[in-house]
Amino acid sequence: MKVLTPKNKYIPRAAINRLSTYVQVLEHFALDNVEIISSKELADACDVIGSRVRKDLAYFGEFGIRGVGYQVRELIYTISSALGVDHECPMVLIGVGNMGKAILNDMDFRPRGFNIKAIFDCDPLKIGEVVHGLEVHCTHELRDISTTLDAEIGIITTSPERAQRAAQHLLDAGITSILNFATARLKVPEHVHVEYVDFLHHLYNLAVRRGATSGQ
Amino acid sequence: MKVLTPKNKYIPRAAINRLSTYVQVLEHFALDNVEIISSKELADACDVIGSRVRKDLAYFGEFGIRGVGYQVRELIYTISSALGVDHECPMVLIGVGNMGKAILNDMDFRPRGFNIKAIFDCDPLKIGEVVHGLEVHCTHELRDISTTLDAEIGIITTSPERAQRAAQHLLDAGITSILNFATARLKVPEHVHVEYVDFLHHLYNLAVRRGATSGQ
DNA sequence: TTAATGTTGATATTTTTCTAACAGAAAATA
DNA sequence: TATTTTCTGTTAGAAAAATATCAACATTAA
Repeated sequence: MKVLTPKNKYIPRAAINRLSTYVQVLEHFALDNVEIISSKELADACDVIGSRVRKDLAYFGEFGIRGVGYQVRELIYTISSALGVDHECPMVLIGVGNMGKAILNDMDFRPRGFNIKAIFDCDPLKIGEVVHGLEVHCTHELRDISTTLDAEIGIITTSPERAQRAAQHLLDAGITSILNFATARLKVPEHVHVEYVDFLHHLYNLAVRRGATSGQ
Repeated sequence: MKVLTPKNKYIPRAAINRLSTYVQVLEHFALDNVEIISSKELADACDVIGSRVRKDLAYFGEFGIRGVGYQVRELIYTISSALGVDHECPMVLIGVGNMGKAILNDMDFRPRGFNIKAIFDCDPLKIGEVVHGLEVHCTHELRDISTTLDAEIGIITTSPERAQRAAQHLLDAGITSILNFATARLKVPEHVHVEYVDFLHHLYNLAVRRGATSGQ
Protein backbone atom coordinates (compact mmCIF):
# COMPACT_ATOMS: atom_id res chain seq x y z
CA MET A 1 0.00 0.00 0.00
CA LYS A 2 1.70 3.15 -1.15
CA VAL A 3 0.81 6.79 -1.32
CA LEU A 4 1.55 9.11 -4.19
CA THR A 5 2.27 12.81 -3.88
CA PRO A 6 1.15 15.47 -6.32
CA LYS A 7 4.59 15.05 -7.85
CA ASN A 8 3.90 11.35 -8.28
CA LYS A 9 6.43 10.36 -5.70
CA TYR A 10 5.92 7.88 -2.94
CA ILE A 11 5.57 9.15 0.59
CA PRO A 12 7.35 6.91 3.07
CA ARG A 13 5.28 5.83 6.00
CA ALA A 14 7.93 7.21 8.36
CA ALA A 15 7.45 10.60 6.73
CA ILE A 16 3.72 10.55 7.42
CA ASN A 17 4.39 9.85 11.09
CA ARG A 18 6.78 12.77 11.23
CA LEU A 19 4.37 15.07 9.41
CA SER A 20 1.79 14.25 12.05
CA THR A 21 4.29 15.25 14.72
CA TYR A 22 5.12 18.45 12.86
CA VAL A 23 1.46 19.45 12.92
CA GLN A 24 1.22 18.73 16.63
CA VAL A 25 4.29 20.82 17.37
CA LEU A 26 3.32 23.58 14.95
CA GLU A 27 -0.01 23.91 16.74
CA HIS A 28 1.85 24.55 19.97
CA PHE A 29 3.90 27.25 18.27
CA ALA A 30 0.73 28.75 16.81
CA LEU A 31 -0.78 28.95 20.29
CA ASP A 32 2.30 30.88 21.37
CA ASN A 33 1.65 33.25 18.47
CA VAL A 34 4.78 32.27 16.59
CA GLU A 35 4.16 33.28 12.99
CA ILE A 36 7.33 32.19 11.22
CA ILE A 37 9.46 29.15 11.93
CA SER A 38 12.61 27.81 10.33
CA SER A 39 13.15 24.17 9.43
CA LYS A 40 15.78 23.98 12.14
CA GLU A 41 13.51 25.29 14.88
CA LEU A 42 10.78 22.86 13.90
CA ALA A 43 13.29 20.04 13.60
CA ASP A 44 14.74 20.66 17.06
CA ALA A 45 11.29 20.57 18.62
CA CYS A 46 10.61 17.24 16.91
CA ASP A 47 13.99 15.63 17.55
CA VAL A 48 14.94 15.37 13.90
CA ILE A 49 17.36 17.32 11.68
CA GLY A 50 16.59 20.29 9.51
CA SER A 51 17.18 18.66 6.16
CA ARG A 52 14.76 15.91 7.12
CA VAL A 53 12.02 18.45 7.76
CA ARG A 54 12.70 20.18 4.46
CA LYS A 55 12.74 16.91 2.59
CA ASP A 56 9.48 15.76 4.18
CA LEU A 57 7.79 19.01 3.22
CA ALA A 58 9.24 18.85 -0.26
CA TYR A 59 7.17 15.75 -0.99
CA PHE A 60 4.23 18.05 -1.51
CA GLY A 61 5.71 21.16 -3.07
CA GLU A 62 7.39 24.36 -1.99
CA PHE A 63 5.79 26.57 0.57
CA GLY A 64 8.68 27.94 2.54
CA ILE A 65 10.39 31.22 1.84
CA ARG A 66 14.12 31.01 1.27
CA GLY A 67 16.04 33.05 3.74
CA VAL A 68 12.98 33.32 5.95
CA GLY A 69 11.28 30.09 6.93
CA TYR A 70 7.72 28.79 6.98
CA GLN A 71 4.52 30.50 8.03
CA VAL A 72 3.24 28.46 10.93
CA ARG A 73 -0.51 28.67 10.32
CA GLU A 74 -0.16 28.17 6.62
CA LEU A 75 2.13 25.19 7.13
CA ILE A 76 -0.37 23.47 9.42
CA TYR A 77 -3.03 23.89 6.79
CA THR A 78 -0.79 22.82 3.93
CA ILE A 79 0.37 19.64 5.62
CA SER A 80 -3.15 18.73 6.68
CA SER A 81 -4.62 19.16 3.26
CA ALA A 82 -1.68 17.43 1.60
CA LEU A 83 -2.34 14.43 3.82
CA GLY A 84 -6.03 14.60 3.02
CA VAL A 85 -7.16 15.43 6.54
CA ASP A 86 -8.53 18.86 5.78
CA HIS A 87 -12.13 17.67 5.78
CA GLU A 88 -13.85 16.02 8.72
CA CYS A 89 -13.43 12.28 8.87
CA PRO A 90 -16.31 10.54 10.69
CA MET A 91 -15.40 7.53 12.81
CA VAL A 92 -17.22 4.86 14.82
CA LEU A 93 -15.93 3.06 17.90
CA ILE A 94 -16.68 -0.49 19.05
CA GLY A 95 -16.09 -1.51 22.65
CA VAL A 96 -17.03 1.00 25.34
CA GLY A 97 -14.75 -0.35 28.06
CA ASN A 98 -12.00 1.48 29.91
CA MET A 99 -9.92 2.10 26.83
CA GLY A 100 -12.88 3.19 24.73
CA LYS A 101 -13.97 5.63 27.40
CA ALA A 102 -10.45 6.96 27.81
CA ILE A 103 -10.24 7.69 24.11
CA LEU A 104 -13.64 9.32 24.07
CA ASN A 105 -12.91 11.51 27.07
CA ASP A 106 -9.22 12.32 26.77
CA MET A 107 -8.41 12.31 23.09
CA ASP A 108 -9.95 15.16 21.22
CA PHE A 109 -9.13 14.32 17.64
CA ARG A 110 -11.63 16.82 16.27
CA PRO A 111 -9.24 19.76 15.86
CA ARG A 112 -7.18 17.43 13.71
CA GLY A 113 -10.10 16.40 11.53
CA PHE A 114 -11.18 13.15 13.15
CA ASN A 115 -14.50 12.81 14.92
CA ILE A 116 -16.06 9.84 16.69
CA LYS A 117 -19.73 10.03 15.71
CA ALA A 118 -21.20 6.84 17.16
CA ILE A 119 -20.20 4.19 19.69
CA PHE A 120 -21.16 0.54 20.02
CA ASP A 121 -20.96 -2.36 22.44
CA CYS A 122 -22.36 -5.87 22.53
CA ASP A 123 -22.96 -5.85 26.30
CA PRO A 124 -26.72 -5.28 26.90
CA LEU A 125 -25.91 -3.59 30.21
CA LYS A 126 -23.95 -0.88 28.44
CA ILE A 127 -26.40 -0.21 25.65
CA GLY A 128 -28.23 3.03 26.23
CA GLU A 129 -25.54 4.41 28.53
CA VAL A 130 -24.25 7.84 27.51
CA VAL A 131 -20.49 8.38 27.30
CA HIS A 132 -19.02 11.74 26.41
CA GLY A 133 -22.35 12.82 24.93
CA LEU A 134 -22.81 9.71 22.80
CA GLU A 135 -25.33 6.95 23.41
CA VAL A 136 -24.02 3.40 23.30
CA HIS A 137 -25.70 1.40 20.54
CA CYS A 138 -25.92 -2.32 20.00
CA THR A 139 -23.29 -3.61 17.57
CA HIS A 140 -26.06 -4.95 15.35
CA GLU A 141 -27.06 -1.39 14.60
CA LEU A 142 -23.56 -0.56 13.42
CA ARG A 143 -24.19 -1.27 9.79
CA ASP A 144 -27.17 1.05 9.42
CA ILE A 145 -25.86 3.82 11.61
CA SER A 146 -22.38 4.01 10.16
CA THR A 147 -23.74 3.97 6.63
CA THR A 148 -25.95 6.94 7.49
CA LEU A 149 -22.98 8.73 9.05
CA ASP A 150 -20.68 7.90 6.14
CA ALA A 151 -18.14 6.64 8.64
CA GLU A 152 -14.69 6.19 7.16
CA ILE A 153 -12.71 4.74 10.05
CA GLY A 154 -13.60 2.13 12.68
CA ILE A 155 -11.88 2.01 16.06
CA ILE A 156 -11.79 -1.31 17.91
CA THR A 157 -11.36 -1.13 21.69
CA THR A 158 -12.84 -4.48 22.64
CA SER A 159 -11.14 -7.37 24.41
CA PRO A 160 -8.80 -9.42 22.21
CA GLU A 161 -11.41 -12.21 22.03
CA ARG A 162 -14.07 -9.90 20.62
CA ALA A 163 -11.80 -8.01 18.21
CA GLN A 164 -12.29 -10.24 15.18
CA ARG A 165 -16.07 -10.09 15.54
CA ALA A 166 -15.91 -6.32 15.85
CA ALA A 167 -13.82 -6.17 12.69
CA GLN A 168 -16.45 -8.22 10.90
CA HIS A 169 -19.14 -5.72 11.89
CA LEU A 170 -17.02 -2.92 10.44
CA LEU A 171 -16.40 -4.84 7.22
CA ASP A 172 -20.12 -5.53 6.90
CA ALA A 173 -20.70 -1.80 7.16
CA GLY A 174 -18.25 -1.24 4.32
CA ILE A 175 -15.55 0.31 6.47
CA THR A 176 -12.08 -0.48 5.18
CA SER A 177 -9.91 1.53 7.57
CA ILE A 178 -9.52 0.11 11.06
CA LEU A 179 -7.64 1.34 14.11
CA ASN A 180 -7.21 -1.67 16.37
CA PHE A 181 -6.38 -1.25 20.06
CA ALA A 182 -7.07 -4.88 20.92
CA THR A 183 -4.00 -7.08 21.28
CA ALA A 184 -5.04 -9.45 18.52
CA ARG A 185 -4.17 -9.69 14.86
CA LEU A 186 -7.19 -9.31 12.60
CA LYS A 187 -7.97 -11.43 9.56
CA VAL A 188 -9.25 -9.05 6.91
CA PRO A 189 -9.40 -8.93 3.10
CA GLU A 190 -6.45 -7.56 1.16
CA HIS A 191 -7.93 -4.12 0.52
CA VAL A 192 -8.67 -3.38 4.18
CA HIS A 193 -6.14 -1.28 6.04
CA VAL A 194 -5.59 -2.11 9.70
CA GLU A 195 -3.42 -0.02 12.01
CA TYR A 196 -2.36 -1.86 15.15
CA VAL A 197 -1.81 0.18 18.30
CA ASP A 198 0.59 -1.78 20.43
CA PHE A 199 2.01 -0.18 23.56
CA LEU A 200 4.26 -3.17 24.04
CA HIS A 201 6.27 -2.14 20.99
CA HIS A 202 7.21 0.96 22.91
CA LEU A 203 7.95 -0.89 26.14
CA TYR A 204 10.16 -3.35 24.28
CA ASN A 205 12.05 -0.49 22.69
CA LEU A 206 12.60 1.08 26.09
CA ALA A 207 13.65 -2.21 27.63
CA VAL A 208 16.04 -3.17 24.86
CA ARG A 209 17.83 0.14 25.05
CA ARG A 210 18.09 0.12 28.82
CA GLY A 211 21.78 -0.39 29.40
CA ALA A 212 22.43 -0.96 25.72
CA THR A 213 25.34 0.64 23.92
CA SER A 214 24.04 4.13 23.55
CA GLY A 215 25.83 4.75 20.29
CA GLN A 216 25.10 8.48 20.13
CA MET B 1 20.72 5.23 20.17
CA LYS B 2 21.52 1.82 18.81
CA VAL B 3 21.33 -1.68 20.13
CA LEU B 4 23.97 -4.33 19.72
CA THR B 5 23.28 -8.04 19.44
CA PRO B 6 25.48 -10.77 20.86
CA LYS B 7 26.98 -10.90 17.38
CA ASN B 8 27.78 -7.18 17.62
CA LYS B 9 25.27 -6.25 14.99
CA TYR B 10 22.76 -3.47 15.26
CA ILE B 11 19.13 -4.39 15.71
CA PRO B 12 16.91 -2.10 13.65
CA ARG B 13 14.05 -0.52 15.51
CA ALA B 14 11.62 -1.98 13.00
CA ALA B 15 12.87 -5.43 13.89
CA ILE B 16 12.21 -4.87 17.58
CA ASN B 17 8.63 -3.90 16.81
CA ARG B 18 8.18 -7.04 14.78
CA LEU B 19 9.76 -9.21 17.46
CA SER B 20 7.23 -7.83 19.90
CA THR B 21 4.47 -8.85 17.50
CA TYR B 22 6.00 -12.29 17.08
CA VAL B 23 5.84 -12.84 20.85
CA GLN B 24 2.22 -11.72 20.94
CA VAL B 25 1.26 -14.09 18.15
CA LEU B 26 3.40 -16.95 19.48
CA GLU B 27 1.59 -16.70 22.79
CA HIS B 28 -1.69 -17.23 20.98
CA PHE B 29 -0.26 -20.32 19.29
CA ALA B 30 1.04 -21.56 22.64
CA LEU B 31 -2.45 -21.22 24.12
CA ASP B 32 -3.71 -23.40 21.29
CA ASN B 33 -1.05 -25.97 22.26
CA VAL B 34 0.93 -25.56 19.05
CA GLU B 35 4.43 -26.84 19.84
CA ILE B 36 6.31 -26.33 16.58
CA ILE B 37 5.87 -23.51 14.11
CA SER B 38 7.60 -22.69 10.83
CA SER B 39 8.82 -19.24 9.90
CA LYS B 40 6.15 -19.12 7.21
CA GLU B 41 3.30 -19.88 9.59
CA LEU B 42 4.50 -17.24 12.02
CA ALA B 43 5.08 -14.78 9.19
CA ASP B 44 1.59 -15.24 7.78
CA ALA B 45 0.05 -14.56 11.17
CA CYS B 46 2.07 -11.36 11.46
CA ASP B 47 1.59 -10.11 7.89
CA VAL B 48 5.24 -10.36 6.95
CA ILE B 49 7.22 -12.84 4.85
CA GLY B 50 9.12 -15.89 6.01
CA SER B 51 12.60 -14.66 5.25
CA ARG B 52 11.90 -11.54 7.25
CA VAL B 53 11.06 -13.59 10.32
CA ARG B 54 14.18 -15.69 9.92
CA LYS B 55 16.34 -12.64 9.46
CA ASP B 56 14.88 -10.95 12.54
CA LEU B 57 15.55 -14.05 14.62
CA ALA B 58 19.04 -14.37 13.20
CA TYR B 59 20.05 -11.15 14.93
CA PHE B 60 20.36 -13.16 18.13
CA GLY B 61 21.60 -16.56 17.01
CA GLU B 62 20.18 -19.82 15.73
CA PHE B 63 17.44 -21.61 17.56
CA GLY B 64 15.35 -23.12 14.84
CA ILE B 65 15.76 -26.67 13.57
CA ARG B 66 16.37 -27.02 9.85
CA GLY B 67 13.71 -28.96 8.12
CA VAL B 68 11.49 -28.63 11.19
CA GLY B 69 10.82 -25.15 12.47
CA TYR B 70 10.85 -23.43 15.84
CA GLN B 71 9.63 -24.63 19.21
CA VAL B 72 6.93 -22.17 20.20
CA ARG B 73 7.52 -21.97 23.96
CA GLU B 74 11.27 -21.89 23.57
CA LEU B 75 11.03 -19.17 20.93
CA ILE B 76 8.93 -16.95 23.18
CA TYR B 77 11.51 -17.31 25.91
CA THR B 78 14.45 -16.80 23.58
CA ILE B 79 13.09 -13.63 22.03
CA SER B 80 12.14 -12.21 25.41
CA SER B 81 15.52 -12.82 26.95
CA ALA B 82 17.32 -11.62 23.83
CA LEU B 83 15.41 -8.36 24.14
CA GLY B 84 16.20 -8.19 27.84
CA VAL B 85 12.63 -8.59 29.02
CA ASP B 86 13.06 -11.93 30.75
CA HIS B 87 13.15 -10.36 34.19
CA GLU B 88 10.40 -8.26 35.69
CA CYS B 89 10.62 -4.60 34.84
CA PRO B 90 9.01 -2.37 37.49
CA MET B 91 7.21 0.73 36.25
CA VAL B 92 5.51 3.76 37.75
CA LEU B 93 2.64 5.74 36.25
CA ILE B 94 1.88 9.45 36.59
CA GLY B 95 -1.58 10.79 35.86
CA VAL B 96 -4.52 8.69 37.04
CA GLY B 97 -7.10 10.07 34.61
CA ASN B 98 -9.14 8.18 32.06
CA MET B 99 -6.13 7.00 30.08
CA GLY B 100 -4.16 6.03 33.16
CA LYS B 101 -7.08 4.01 34.48
CA ALA B 102 -7.64 2.36 31.11
CA ILE B 103 -4.04 1.22 31.02
CA LEU B 104 -4.17 -0.03 34.59
CA ASN B 105 -7.39 -1.95 34.06
CA ASP B 106 -7.19 -3.19 30.47
CA MET B 107 -3.52 -3.67 29.71
CA ASP B 108 -1.98 -6.51 31.57
CA PHE B 109 1.68 -6.16 30.70
CA ARG B 110 2.79 -8.50 33.48
CA PRO B 111 2.88 -11.71 31.45
CA ARG B 112 5.26 -9.86 29.15
CA GLY B 113 7.53 -8.76 31.98
CA PHE B 114 6.28 -5.25 32.66
CA ASN B 115 4.56 -4.39 35.90
CA ILE B 116 3.11 -1.08 37.12
CA LYS B 117 4.07 -0.96 40.79
CA ALA B 118 2.98 2.50 41.88
CA ILE B 119 0.74 5.28 40.61
CA PHE B 120 0.82 9.03 41.15
CA ASP B 121 -1.28 12.13 40.62
CA CYS B 122 -0.99 15.74 41.65
CA ASP B 123 -4.74 16.20 42.20
CA PRO B 124 -5.40 16.11 45.99
CA LEU B 125 -8.87 14.72 45.32
CA LYS B 126 -7.42 11.63 43.68
CA ILE B 127 -4.69 10.94 46.21
CA GLY B 128 -5.62 8.00 48.39
CA GLU B 129 -8.05 6.59 45.83
CA VAL B 130 -7.41 2.96 44.94
CA VAL B 131 -7.26 1.98 41.27
CA HIS B 132 -6.74 -1.59 40.17
CA GLY B 133 -5.39 -2.46 43.60
CA LEU B 134 -2.93 0.44 43.75
CA GLU B 135 -3.24 3.50 45.95
CA VAL B 136 -2.76 6.86 44.27
CA HIS B 137 0.20 8.73 45.75
CA CYS B 138 1.14 12.37 45.56
CA THR B 139 3.70 13.12 42.85
CA HIS B 140 6.04 14.49 45.48
CA GLU B 141 6.41 11.01 46.86
CA LEU B 142 7.49 9.67 43.49
CA ARG B 143 11.17 10.07 44.07
CA ASP B 144 11.31 8.06 47.28
CA ILE B 145 8.83 5.39 46.26
CA SER B 146 10.26 4.67 42.84
CA THR B 147 13.77 4.50 44.22
CA THR B 148 12.60 1.90 46.71
CA LEU B 149 10.85 -0.03 43.95
CA ASP B 150 13.82 0.23 41.60
CA ALA B 151 11.47 1.46 38.91
CA GLU B 152 12.99 1.37 35.45
CA ILE B 153 10.26 2.89 33.30
CA GLY B 154 7.93 5.84 33.87
CA ILE B 155 4.57 6.13 32.12
CA ILE B 156 3.10 9.60 31.65
CA THR B 157 -0.68 9.79 31.22
CA THR B 158 -1.26 13.36 32.31
CA SER B 159 -2.71 16.21 30.31
CA PRO B 160 -0.30 17.76 27.79
CA GLU B 161 0.17 20.77 30.08
CA ARG B 162 1.34 18.62 32.98
CA ALA B 163 3.51 16.27 30.96
CA GLN B 164 6.76 18.20 31.24
CA ARG B 165 6.40 18.50 35.00
CA ALA B 166 5.68 14.78 35.25
CA ALA B 167 8.80 14.08 33.22
CA GLN B 168 10.81 16.19 35.62
CA HIS B 169 9.57 14.12 38.56
CA LEU B 170 10.71 10.97 36.76
CA LEU B 171 14.10 12.46 35.97
CA ASP B 172 14.51 13.51 39.60
CA ALA B 173 13.85 9.90 40.57
CA GLY B 174 16.61 8.79 38.22
CA ILE B 175 14.29 7.19 35.67
CA THR B 176 15.66 7.45 32.15
CA SER B 177 13.06 5.49 30.19
CA ILE B 178 9.75 7.22 29.60
CA LEU B 179 6.58 6.13 27.85
CA ASN B 180 4.65 9.30 27.08
CA PHE B 181 0.94 9.19 26.26
CA ALA B 182 0.47 12.94 26.56
CA THR B 183 0.35 14.84 23.28
CA ALA B 184 3.34 16.99 24.08
CA ARG B 185 7.01 16.73 23.24
CA LEU B 186 9.23 16.44 26.29
CA LYS B 187 12.47 18.29 26.87
CA VAL B 188 14.86 15.81 28.41
CA PRO B 189 18.63 15.29 28.61
CA GLU B 190 20.41 13.42 25.85
CA HIS B 191 20.68 10.10 27.68
CA VAL B 192 16.96 9.85 28.46
CA HIS B 193 14.88 7.69 26.15
CA VAL B 194 11.32 8.84 25.48
CA GLU B 195 8.80 6.79 23.52
CA TYR B 196 5.88 8.84 22.25
CA VAL B 197 2.53 7.09 21.90
CA ASP B 198 0.61 9.01 19.30
CA PHE B 199 -2.68 7.61 18.04
CA LEU B 200 -2.84 10.38 15.47
CA HIS B 201 0.07 8.82 13.61
CA HIS B 202 -2.18 5.86 12.97
CA LEU B 203 -5.19 7.96 12.02
CA TYR B 204 -3.08 9.96 9.58
CA ASN B 205 -1.84 6.77 8.00
CA LEU B 206 -5.38 5.53 7.60
CA ALA B 207 -6.57 8.83 6.21
CA VAL B 208 -3.72 9.24 3.76
CA ARG B 209 -4.23 5.81 2.33
CA ARG B 210 -7.97 6.20 2.04
CA GLY B 211 -8.52 6.37 -1.70
CA ALA B 212 -4.79 6.42 -2.36
CA THR B 213 -3.17 4.37 -5.11
CA SER B 214 -3.14 0.96 -3.56
CA GLY B 215 0.05 -0.02 -5.31
CA GLN B 216 -0.03 -3.66 -4.25
C1' DT C 1 19.88 -46.84 2.37
C1' DT C 2 18.30 -43.51 -0.73
C1' DA C 3 15.39 -40.03 -2.67
C1' DA C 4 12.04 -36.44 -2.04
C1' DT C 5 10.36 -32.77 0.65
C1' DG C 6 10.33 -29.01 3.74
C1' DT C 7 12.68 -25.59 6.40
C1' DT C 8 16.54 -23.00 8.39
C1' DG C 9 20.58 -19.74 8.21
C1' DA C 10 23.40 -17.08 5.38
C1' DT C 11 24.35 -14.32 1.56
C1' DA C 12 23.27 -11.44 -2.40
C1' DT C 13 20.35 -8.14 -4.47
C1' DT C 14 17.17 -4.62 -4.69
C1' DT C 15 14.59 -1.03 -2.76
C1' DT C 16 13.80 2.45 0.41
C1' DT C 17 15.15 5.97 3.55
C1' DC C 18 18.35 9.22 5.47
C1' DT C 19 21.83 12.80 5.48
C1' DA C 20 25.31 16.09 4.15
C1' DA C 21 26.29 19.44 0.91
C1' DC C 22 25.31 23.10 -2.04
C1' DA C 23 23.02 26.29 -5.37
C1' DG C 24 19.66 29.86 -5.26
C1' DA C 25 16.32 33.18 -3.20
C1' DA C 26 14.98 36.60 0.31
C1' DA C 27 16.28 39.71 3.82
C1' DA C 28 19.61 42.42 6.34
C1' DT C 29 23.50 45.25 6.33
C1' DA C 30 26.84 48.36 4.84
C1' DT D 1 23.43 49.55 -4.71
C1' DA D 2 26.44 45.90 -3.47
C1' DT D 3 27.49 42.49 -0.12
C1' DT D 4 26.70 39.37 3.48
C1' DT D 5 23.78 36.42 5.96
C1' DT D 6 20.17 33.22 6.43
C1' DC D 7 17.37 29.88 5.04
C1' DT D 8 15.00 26.86 1.55
C1' DG D 9 14.78 23.17 -2.17
C1' DT D 10 17.31 19.71 -4.44
C1' DT D 11 20.61 16.44 -5.40
C1' DA D 12 23.83 12.74 -4.95
C1' DG D 13 25.80 9.42 -2.15
C1' DA D 14 25.54 6.63 2.05
C1' DA D 15 23.10 3.84 5.09
C1' DA D 16 19.47 0.92 6.33
C1' DA D 17 15.96 -2.25 5.43
C1' DA D 18 13.34 -5.46 2.76
C1' DT D 19 13.34 -9.22 -0.28
C1' DA D 20 15.04 -13.10 -3.01
C1' DT D 21 18.06 -16.95 -3.47
C1' DC D 22 20.43 -21.03 -2.18
C1' DA D 23 23.31 -24.55 0.32
C1' DA D 24 22.80 -27.42 4.39
C1' DC D 25 20.25 -30.23 7.30
C1' DA D 26 16.06 -32.98 9.33
C1' DT D 27 12.34 -35.92 8.43
C1' DT D 28 9.64 -39.18 6.04
C1' DA D 29 8.57 -42.86 2.88
C1' DA D 30 9.98 -46.08 -0.46
